Amino acid sequence: MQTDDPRSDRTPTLADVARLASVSTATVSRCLNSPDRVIEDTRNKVMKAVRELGYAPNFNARALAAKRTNTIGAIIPTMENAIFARGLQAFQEELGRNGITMLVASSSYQSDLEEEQIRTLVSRGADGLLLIGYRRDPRIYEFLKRQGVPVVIAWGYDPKAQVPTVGFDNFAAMKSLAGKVIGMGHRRIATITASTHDNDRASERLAGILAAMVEAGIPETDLSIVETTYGIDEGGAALEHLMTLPDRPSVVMCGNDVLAVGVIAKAQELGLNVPADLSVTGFDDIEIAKISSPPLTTVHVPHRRMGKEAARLLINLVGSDRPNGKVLIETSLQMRESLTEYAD
Amino acid sequence: MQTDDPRSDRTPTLADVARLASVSTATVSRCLNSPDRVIEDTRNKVMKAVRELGYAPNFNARALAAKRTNTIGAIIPTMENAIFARGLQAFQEELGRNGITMLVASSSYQSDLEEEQIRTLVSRGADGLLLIGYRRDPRIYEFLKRQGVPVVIAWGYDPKAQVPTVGFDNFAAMKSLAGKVIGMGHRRIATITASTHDNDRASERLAGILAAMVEAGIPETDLSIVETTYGIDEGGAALEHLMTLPDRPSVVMCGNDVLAVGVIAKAQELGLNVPADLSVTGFDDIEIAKISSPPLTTVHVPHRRMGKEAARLLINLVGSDRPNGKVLIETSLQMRESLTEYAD
DNA sequence: ACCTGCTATGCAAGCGCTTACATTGATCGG
DNA sequence: CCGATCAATGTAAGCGCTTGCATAGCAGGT
Repeated sequence: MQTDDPRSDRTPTLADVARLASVSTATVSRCLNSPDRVIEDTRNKVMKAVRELGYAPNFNARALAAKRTNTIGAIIPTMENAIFARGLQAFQEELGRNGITMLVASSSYQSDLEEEQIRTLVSRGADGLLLIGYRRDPRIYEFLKRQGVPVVIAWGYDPKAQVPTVGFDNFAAMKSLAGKVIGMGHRRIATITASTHDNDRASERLAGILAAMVEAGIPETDLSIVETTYGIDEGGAALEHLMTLPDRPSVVMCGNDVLAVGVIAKAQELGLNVPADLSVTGFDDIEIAKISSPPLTTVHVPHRRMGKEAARLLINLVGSDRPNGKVLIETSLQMRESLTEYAD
Repeated sequence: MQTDDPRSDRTPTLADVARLASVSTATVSRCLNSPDRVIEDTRNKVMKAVRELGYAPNFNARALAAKRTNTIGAIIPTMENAIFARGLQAFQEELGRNGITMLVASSSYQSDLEEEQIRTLVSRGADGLLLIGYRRDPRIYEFLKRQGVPVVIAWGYDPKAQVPTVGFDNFAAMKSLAGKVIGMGHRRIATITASTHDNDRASERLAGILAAMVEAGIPETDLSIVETTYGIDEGGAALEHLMTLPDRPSVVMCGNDVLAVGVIAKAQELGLNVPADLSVTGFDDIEIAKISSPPLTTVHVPHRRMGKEAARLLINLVGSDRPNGKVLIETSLQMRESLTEYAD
C-alpha cells in the first residue's frame, strides 16, 4: 500500500513543495532562483512549504537541468604543507564573494593523478578550473577546451603559454636571490629541490640559480643538486647527504621554505651554526619562515593577492569566451638572518 | 540547419557513444559500470567509441539516476594550518583505496558557515560526512538523519554522544599534560586557547588543565586564560598580553602547536629564554613541534591513524544502517625541551 | 523437435530539476 | 467597452544517465 504523504521518509522534492503550496513546480523553482519573478504572496506560500518540509534542492538535478553549477575546481599538488593554503584561501574567499563554491582536490605531485582529478572535476560539472603550474600533457588542455571548461594557471608564469595565467616568474625570483647569495661571497652552493621532472616551478627555480652562477662566472657544475620530495624531514635528510660530500657547501638554497626549515633544524642537530657555518635560503615566505630560528631569508610571494587575482580572472572567463588573460605577480627578496656573508 | 554529426562541439553523451558503437545506451552504461555483464566483443566496440569521442560521463546525471555518488564530504575548521592536514590526508587515502572521492570544505571555525557547508555537501549528494567535534545544533543531526546521510565525528570524543565517532579524549590528554607541568613545580600557569564557545576540543582541553590544577590543590582562579584564534601571530600577541599581567606565568600551555610556536618566537623576541624563563607546551604534535627551537613539549595525536579509522567507519556506515560505532584513539605525551622544571 | 534456462542486449521509465513557451487575467489607452 | 500589453503562473519537454523488465538467441536435456 503506497502513500502519497509528503511526510514519508523520502527526502522532499520540488514537486512535494509545489503540491503543498498549491502551485506548479516552475513557480517553486522561480522562487528559489529568481524570487523577483514571483509575486510576494505566492513566494511566502512557497517559502512556508519549503520550511515545513525541510526541503533542500538536489544539486545534481539542478546542475543537469541548468548546465552550470556555480562551482569551480582547484587542483593543488598537496594540502600537507602550507605552501598553497594561503593562496587557496584567498581564492576561495573571492569566489565566495561571487556566490561560487570551490572544490579542491590534491594530486600529490603526480601528473597522472592530476589528470584523473581534472576529469573528475569536469565531469562533476565544474564551471572552471584552477591548476598549479603550466607544464602538463597538451592533450589535457585540448580536453578542457573541447569540454569548454576555462582554466587558470597559478604559481607559475610562462609568457609563451597560451593559457590564462596568474603567477610569478620563478626563474627570475630565484635568480635574483642566487645573485644576492653570490654577491655575499658564497661559491660552494648547494640546492635542494623538488623533482624537476614535471614541476615547472622547481625546474625554473633551479635554472635561476644556474643562470646567476653563470653570470658570475661560476661553472654550472659547481652546483650540488639534491632532488627530494617537499617535506621537513626530507629537507633534513637531503642536508645529511650534502654533508657527506667532499666539498661541503657554504650555503644551501632550498626550493621552498618547508625544505629550508628542515635543513636548519637538521643543521643544528648536526652541531652546525646557522648562518655562521651554513647559510640557508627558502622560497615562498610562508609563516614558518618568520618564526624559524634563525629567521629564514626567502623569496616573498604575495600568495593572497595571487589567489584573489586568479579567482577574478576565472570568474571573468566563465561564460565569456574571451580567449586569454595574464597577470604577473611580483615577488620580492625577504632578507633575514639565515643568510649571511661568506666568511672563509 | 542542424547536424547530427557527433563530432559537433557539443560534449559527447552516452547516446553519442551508443550510436557510434551501434548499441543501446543501456549497453554502454553497463560497459562503464559493470563490464563483466557485457560480452567482450561488444565491450571493445564500445570502448573504442568512447575513446574516439573522448567521452566522459556526466557525474550529475549519473548521481541523479543512480542515487549515490561514491563521494563523501569532509568539513574541517581550517585549511590554513597543518592541524587537520595529516589526518585528512590519511582519510582521503583510505577512501581512495575504496574508490571513493573526498570533497573538502572549510568552515573557518564558524558554525553557521559549517551548517551551510553541510547542506551544500548533502545536496551535492555526499554519501556520508566527516565532521570535526561533536558540539553543534541538534537540528543538524536531525537534518542529516532525515536525509539518511551517515556522519562520523573526529578529533573529539564524547562517550555520551549518539553519533559514530573516531577521536581522542581532549580532556584527559590535556589533564595529563597539565599534571606533568604541575609536577615539575609550575604554579603560575597561563593558557592560550581557541574560543571555547562552540569548540568542544578547546573547551575540553581547558577543562583538563583546570581539573589537574584542582587535583593538585591549586585554585582554578590562578589560571590566566587568553582566548584567541588559531595562528602563529595570534599566539605571539596573546603572549604579549600575558606578559603585561602583574603575576607573570612560568609556563604557557597552548591549545595547539601553532599557537605554541608563535609563543616561543615572540618570547625570544621579547628577550625571554625558553624554557629557562618561560616554559611552553602545545597540542597535536604536528611537524613544526619537532623543528621548533627549542623543540616543543606537546600531546602527540596519531592523526593518520585517526583519519584512516574514520574513513573505515564511514565506509561501513554508508549503505548499512548500523546505528553506531565508536573508536577511541590514544594520545601520548611528547616531552621535549620547551618544558622544564620550574626554578624559582 | 521442443521446452527450459541461460545470458547478452534493448526498451523505456524515470531521477529532480530548469526553462521556453503557452495561458490567463488584469490594466489601460482610445 | 474592446483589443493590446504585460505580469504571474502553468505546462511539459528535456538535461544525461541507470536499471527493472522484456526480448531474443542459443545450448543442452529429453
